[in-house]
Amino acid sequence: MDKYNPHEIEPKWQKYWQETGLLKAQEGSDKKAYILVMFPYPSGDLHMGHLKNYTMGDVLARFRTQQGYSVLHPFGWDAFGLPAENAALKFGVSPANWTYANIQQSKESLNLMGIQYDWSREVTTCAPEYYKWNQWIFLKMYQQGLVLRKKSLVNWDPVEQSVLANEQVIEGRGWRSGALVEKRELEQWYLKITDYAERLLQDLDKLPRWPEKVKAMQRAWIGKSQGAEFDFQVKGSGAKIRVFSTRPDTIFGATFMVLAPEHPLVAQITTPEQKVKVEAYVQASKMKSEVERQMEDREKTGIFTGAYAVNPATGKDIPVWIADYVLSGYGTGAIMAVPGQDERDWEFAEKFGLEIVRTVQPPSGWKGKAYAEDGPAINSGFLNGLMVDEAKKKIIEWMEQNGIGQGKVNYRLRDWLISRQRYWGTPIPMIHCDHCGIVPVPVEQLPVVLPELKDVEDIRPKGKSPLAAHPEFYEVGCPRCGHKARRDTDTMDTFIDSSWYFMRYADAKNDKAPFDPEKADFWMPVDQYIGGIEHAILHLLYARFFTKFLHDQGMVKADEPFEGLFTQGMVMGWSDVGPVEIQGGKIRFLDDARRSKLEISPDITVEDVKKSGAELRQHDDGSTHFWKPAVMSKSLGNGVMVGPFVREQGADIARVTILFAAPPENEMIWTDEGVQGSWRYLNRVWRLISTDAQAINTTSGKFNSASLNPAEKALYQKLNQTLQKVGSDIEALSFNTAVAALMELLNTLQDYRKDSPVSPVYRTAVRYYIQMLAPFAPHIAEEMWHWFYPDSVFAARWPEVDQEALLKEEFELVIQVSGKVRGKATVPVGASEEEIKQIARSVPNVQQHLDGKQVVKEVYVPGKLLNIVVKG
RNA sequence: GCGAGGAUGGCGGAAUUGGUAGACGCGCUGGACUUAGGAUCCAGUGGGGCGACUCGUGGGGGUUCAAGUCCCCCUCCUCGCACCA
Repeated sequence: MDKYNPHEIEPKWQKYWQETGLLKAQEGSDKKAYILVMFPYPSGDLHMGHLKNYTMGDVLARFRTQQGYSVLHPFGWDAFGLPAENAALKFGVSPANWTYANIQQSKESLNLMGIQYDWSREVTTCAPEYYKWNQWIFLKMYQQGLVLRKKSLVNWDPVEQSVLANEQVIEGRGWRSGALVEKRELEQWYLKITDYAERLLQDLDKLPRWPEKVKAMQRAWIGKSQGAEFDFQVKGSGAKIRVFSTRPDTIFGATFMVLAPEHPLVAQITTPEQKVKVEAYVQASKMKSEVERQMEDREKTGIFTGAYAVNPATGKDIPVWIADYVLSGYGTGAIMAVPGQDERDWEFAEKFGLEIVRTVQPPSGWKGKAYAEDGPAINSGFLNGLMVDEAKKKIIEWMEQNGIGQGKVNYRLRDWLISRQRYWGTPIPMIHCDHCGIVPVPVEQLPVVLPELKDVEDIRPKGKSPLAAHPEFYEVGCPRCGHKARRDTDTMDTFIDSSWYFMRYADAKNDKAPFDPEKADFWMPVDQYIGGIEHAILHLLYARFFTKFLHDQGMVKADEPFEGLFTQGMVMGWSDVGPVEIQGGKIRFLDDARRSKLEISPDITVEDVKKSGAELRQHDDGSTHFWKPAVMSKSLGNGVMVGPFVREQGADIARVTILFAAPPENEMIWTDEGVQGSWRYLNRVWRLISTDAQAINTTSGKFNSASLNPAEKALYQKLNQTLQKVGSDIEALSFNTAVAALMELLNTLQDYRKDSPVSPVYRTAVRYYIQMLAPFAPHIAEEMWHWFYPDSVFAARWPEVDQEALLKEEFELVIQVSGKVRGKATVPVGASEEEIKQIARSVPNVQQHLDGKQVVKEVYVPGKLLNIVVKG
């Protein structure tokens, strides 16, 4: 038999799978598995970092196929978005051409790795056949009152030249551009995701197969808090200040109020004497970005408005201040300040000399300032003596009776701002008519097609939608009155595209509806979703929202899209940080820009290098370079590219390397040594099986498990143990341990063949081995399979574990004396406790340790160990 | 500060219900064989000790016949949130 040559066999079987339609999804089986990886932005050539989750998905899909499931393993492209525009501007090609060229390239990489998708269901979001249904769903939401247009303070990304949703602002910066976000007052389209806040929160509990971490992040983002909303009268004016508080019970301690600088009442209530100062403060806070507001060490600032409000509980006048520690976007944008029970208010009161009244009795010896824990109410009139929960109930009752306010649940979640002032996205199907106002585009006129802009310059962002410069797009007759009207020229947030694509896969070619409910119901929910943690909130929250909406419309039974979620760790590659000079243990980087890009401290010493996981390497030109593992990326140039790698090494080697190197949820570092190990492993498999190919072919696979010799019996047992472990490990996505188990079995097979002939058991072992290897290294498995069987290894059913073979006849008894291992003995499984105790005592080393000592106690764990506890 | 998850050989990492710590791989050491191959095979590989032994899963306590695993306290790391009233 020839040497293992991946380049010969891999293209052959890839072609074979394509032609035979392996993994072409078919509805109908009684068991279904919908395996989905997050579809990517088509970025052209792929590196191993991109391929990790696709490989994982492929393993699962192939495994389920072997088990006889109806498997849906589709792929598509999240093809709208800024990179295409940027590339278009840079290279002067149209976004569409650039995108489709990238898709072609990416597809090749996927095929090279042997990753099998049902390409007949491919989804490309920038195709009108797809985004038509974005518009359709948008209109459906509009009908249901879930779309609203409102003017408010929004996040403006100055680099992207577009607004962003709240979820897309991370630490005050645009999630993609990293630019500091500005606030602008604009009128925009929103989806009322807040209507679903409670369900989005509650239903997280229905998702046991989601990482706790992701659920925790979503809970925090939704940010439910229970409390009350109530009014304070402003003295000498009809105005009321409404506040939200989770601690209405502390109202007797509200000694002042604070409004956010943006609060609409500020101008109205400020007294003439304070006007100049207040206006200056409002102006100053407007100039500050979110980040700046937080960076100032959180030293509280604020200005007295000159106005007073009446505390409805105490009847006292309390001053009204404005301060930027109160956020305009949360609650009512105003608070009652209770310094006695709130640290922030305490700090503010201290700084500005405002009154502090405790209304909850702190424990004796309390040395802190504000006391926010439970305790009996004090200085609180009719609440006195009540614990916090009781007091809350009572005060809310009182507020409701006196018309001051009522109990209220507040969420941090904001409505989803979906307008974007960019070109490469789904046109919003709305028409602005001077006579009729806002008129939705009639469904039968969908899709509103994104016009192809011939001149690349036309798509350059200018602060408003590029489409607004194209009358041929926006000039339209009003569908209602027929008068001249104007299309909305914004496009939709591209996260809309990804909020329902997983249902489109169920029925990707449908031109009558987004999908046929029956087909969606067969496949949905996704059984295993695999993707990056970066979407913990963004995509995953929006997708849950859309699924719930479509569920409510009777279009799909599932009301959660993803039954199981797995967030894979990143793939790191060694990166050359560049040459360094070393002086007295200190390292000086010659390429400082690169050092800072790779986030290395400029003060790093030679001593710290190893601790930080980095290395100093001598290069051939005599220079010393600093190397460190970093997430594979195009910009760092440390990505191991799929094409070149597969040409030099092979797809199965890449797959095994990715899967074995680390648990899939951990980050893994791609190394030459790891690749070498995978090569060795696959080669060993190949040699072992190919050497015996003839003998195996002429041996029957039939045997009676009762009449095996000891060596065969041991082999058969190990085989079944492995079968069980590999199966359960794949289901648990524990691919590294599954591969380890296969390596162990390989060692067993090799050992067996050293002094035993090819036998029926051995043939069976080889058969199972190839089947178990197939999901991980499908090409080599398919090749070897065909040495013995005519059809695809993926058409053969996954073998059943022979439970009887797992039962042992004897086991290794561990003998401890006072908890320490002093000996071992092989004993029959049926041995009685008495027999075991005798056998244990016959072990010389055990005898020695028992000698002259008194046995106090003996603990026998059947099938495992005997612990003889002695004294003296 | 709050929340989630971690800390096991030189490295990546294994270890049902508490029951032989270090599976598997990488690396390393020694050897064999060479049809010099991407070699391969054999032996070894947590620390200390010639050894019997002994110490050992971030640190300190505890429960238990028995603790990486359970309980209490602490340190450090990673990630997320963070003036959210």
